[in-house]
Amino acid sequence: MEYKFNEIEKKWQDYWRENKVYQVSNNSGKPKYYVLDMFPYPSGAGLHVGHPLGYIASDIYSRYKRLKGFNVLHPMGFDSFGLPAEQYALETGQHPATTTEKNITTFKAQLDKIGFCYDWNRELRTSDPQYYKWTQWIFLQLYNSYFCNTQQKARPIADLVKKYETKGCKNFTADQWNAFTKKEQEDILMNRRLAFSAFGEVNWCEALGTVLANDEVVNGVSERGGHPVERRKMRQWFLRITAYANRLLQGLETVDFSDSMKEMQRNWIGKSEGAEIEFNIKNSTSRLNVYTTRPDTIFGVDFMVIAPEHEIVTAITTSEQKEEIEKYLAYVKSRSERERLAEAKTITGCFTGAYAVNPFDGRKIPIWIAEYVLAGYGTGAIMAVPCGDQRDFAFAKHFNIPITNIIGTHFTGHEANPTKDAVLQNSGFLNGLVMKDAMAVAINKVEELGIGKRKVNYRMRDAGFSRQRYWGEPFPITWCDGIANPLDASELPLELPHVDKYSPGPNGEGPLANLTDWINTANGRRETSTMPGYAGSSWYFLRYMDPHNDKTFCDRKASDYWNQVDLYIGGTEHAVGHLLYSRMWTKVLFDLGLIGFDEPFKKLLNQGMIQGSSRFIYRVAGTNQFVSAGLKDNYTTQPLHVDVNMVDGVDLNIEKFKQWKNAEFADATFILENDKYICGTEIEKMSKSKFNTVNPDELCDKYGADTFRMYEMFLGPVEASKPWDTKGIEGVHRFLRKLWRLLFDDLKGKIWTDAKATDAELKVLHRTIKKIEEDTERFSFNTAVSTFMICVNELADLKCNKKEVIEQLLILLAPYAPHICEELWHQLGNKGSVLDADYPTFNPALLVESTKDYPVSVNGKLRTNIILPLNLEQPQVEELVLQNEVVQKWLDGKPPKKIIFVKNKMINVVV
RNA sequence: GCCCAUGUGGCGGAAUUGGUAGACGCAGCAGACUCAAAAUCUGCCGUUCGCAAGAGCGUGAAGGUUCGAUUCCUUUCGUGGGCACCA
Repeated sequence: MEYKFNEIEKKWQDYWRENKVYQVSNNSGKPKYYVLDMFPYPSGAGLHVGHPLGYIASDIYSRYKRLKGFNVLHPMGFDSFGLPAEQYALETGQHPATTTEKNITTFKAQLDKIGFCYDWNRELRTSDPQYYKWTQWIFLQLYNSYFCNTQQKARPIADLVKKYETKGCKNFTADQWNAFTKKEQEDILMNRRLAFSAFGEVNWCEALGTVLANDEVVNGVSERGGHPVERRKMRQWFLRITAYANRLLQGLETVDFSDSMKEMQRNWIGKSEGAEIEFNIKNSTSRLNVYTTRPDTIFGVDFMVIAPEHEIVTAITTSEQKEEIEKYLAYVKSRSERERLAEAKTITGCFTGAYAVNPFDGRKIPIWIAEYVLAGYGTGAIMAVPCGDQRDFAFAKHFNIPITNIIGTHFTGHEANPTKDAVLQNSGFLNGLVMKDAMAVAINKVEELGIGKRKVNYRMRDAGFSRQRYWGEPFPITWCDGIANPLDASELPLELPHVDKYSPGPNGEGPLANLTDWINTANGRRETSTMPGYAGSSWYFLRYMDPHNDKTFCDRKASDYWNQVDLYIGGTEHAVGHLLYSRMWTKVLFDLGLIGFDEPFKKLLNQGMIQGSSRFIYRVAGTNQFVSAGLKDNYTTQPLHVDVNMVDGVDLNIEKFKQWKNAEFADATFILENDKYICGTEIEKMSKSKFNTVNPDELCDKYGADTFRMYEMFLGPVEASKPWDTKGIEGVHRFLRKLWRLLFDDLKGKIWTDAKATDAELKVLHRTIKKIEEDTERFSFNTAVSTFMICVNELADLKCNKKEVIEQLLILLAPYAPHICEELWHQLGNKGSVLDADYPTFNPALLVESTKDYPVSVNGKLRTNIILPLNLEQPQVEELVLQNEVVQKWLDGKPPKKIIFVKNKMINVVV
């Protein structure tokens, strides 16, 4: 009986589906465990071998946990709103809903082929109205909440209104509040809502009539068409994530993410401590407020730099400088934020003609504007200290601004020195203090004089939450006289209306603005922008817990039961965006009492990227002739990507190549080396356009899903990035066939027996149990696969065909290769899924050894091995070692200085 | 520029706490079985010297700590990724 993997895999996938083997209940006496993958965006290109890496890891772990007696939630869904579908619609006229549906069908079929244990009954799609109804609902919760600074948590905005009505606040009394117009009141509340509307800068492209993402802007022009792009203020929705900055920071202490992942989030949040200091401006009533982390350097300030967008600019610019400044402002407007921050080499700036006054020594400080200072960070103004900050130093040198030295010999005049350990000079009342200590002294003085205060600052900005696009969640908001009106929860979902064309609406609005019937309602004009991609993904892990509930987003009972995601697997590309947003949403829902935990993901495992190994051929310039890689240097050539699937290693299959792309290269000729065409190679991102993608379906057809799963794991540690190479897959396939042959012979059929296992066989088994359990627990799936190979090799060497042993092995292997294990499990006469078997228990007694083959080194160099009983103590060991012939040879008659003996490890003789 | 990760045979990788470097697999070589092939099995497989026994070298490089370093420390180079005039 042969190992017919295709039949077996189909059979068990059907069985699992029909018997609902992976359906999970919210009621169970077992402890729960929640394993989640970052759900995919269903792109038109389908799945390539890079996608399933994390899915296989999570699937193995889910099955393992189930075998270990847990009620495991392991769902899958689709992040199905997004730009590519809309872009595709723009090009082909096909509705995003149609193409998305089609793509999801393909994805699901591909996923099912690999044999994942998803509970598809809980599948969700962010673009499904039954799902985004609750995305909109949560948005309304955010809209109707504010961040209470006293309690450091979200509270209903109604609480704030009540306070204003009865007590007022430091800016107005209750009477004043009650006298405000509705619009005035709403404007004040908008400044506190967690989801709020305000003006924000966007990349505006006049020619395309639309807003562009940062990466759609290249060198100041649009990527599509090369049209000019400028910064423009537009009304946008935002999430007040900055209010949660500190809690997001503190929450990192309570979760199990890698240190580098936490570090990335900390850097993004960018907490800094310093001071805000106000400077008077000469001949002006305006004052300039700067934020600095180094108040100790206040006597070293030689100039100020403010953001070109700073509101004070026009007020302080002198008439002589007006023209210059306007020219510079026009230049800055043409620069995307990314460009403004990216080019460190070219220094630009412009003097306003105005001077600030140093409050301590009265010195005149010129005020400049420069693109590297952003309006959105701090106060949008900095005090520049060239002797201590390299960027300020470069700026001063470039514009010939004299530099004051406040750190004596620590400053060379050739570069800035950002030390905090220097003793201050030329620094008035701070003279003689070490900079570190001077900070507090300076801040205290500033506060005493009432010209500034201690300030904690965050680099993170509030998150832009609207997009001028079609394929996203509509906002449940209408506008009337400049006042936003939320829809009532009973009116949800506000369904995304059908459109016939996907081009932008007037005045930079999204496509929805074209639907006059839809936007005009009795309660005002509908919001025409839609929510960004991360809206639906910020809370999806909750919906899986209670996916069909039409009363609430997730019943509190369900979220109390499943609680946090125990293991979350996904790529590092979501390190800051998605993870921070979902952490924030979780905290808000927790604050409002809607769920019982405030961190969504207990443990995060980052899978590495599988890169593609591209193949190149070299066209001789201007011909249809291609030269083999080894000879290409003799010609002028252009490299051309060829499909990796037509290449065996680096050896091009010329016949296949000639038929490629509708026989585009049918007439090509070749310059070969040793009768072969050798391709060039390069490791790149796996992508369709580079022809280096490998389709998992084909590998599953050719070798089976079990082989494919194990090979992906065998490639290396899950967390590591590595290039894909199909070559080694044969080895894993051979392993599974070898396992099969322990029970079945191709000719004789069944060869397994009920005979009792020998000690040697049990030893092999229990060594494997121990190692597999350890490796699976620490997500070391690659070494687990090796362990299985070793085990089967050893059992084959022992000619062990015993049910007693192999049955246990099948349970261990089931998470990794579920189909073959299920088949063999039943062949051995068991009923029910192998996943419901009892996980083998490791028996240490079987592995106890009485002797050890010790490596013996002389002076740290390994010279021989000696087998010694394990119960020997140092003196006996020394005696036996010194008797050894090889050791005596290396001692060469000299007495040993010392003998190091580590029990059960090694022996080292020092001469 | 800053931060993080990483560097081990022809290749993917292993060595979990400082204790036999190269497990396991791929590729390669030699052989068995076969009319032949596939499949399977056996042996070899870091490098240099040597018939061999054995010896020298060897985890990017150079130092250091240690009886002992792929593992810890310092310096340095390469690669990958992330962030970026963030005050």
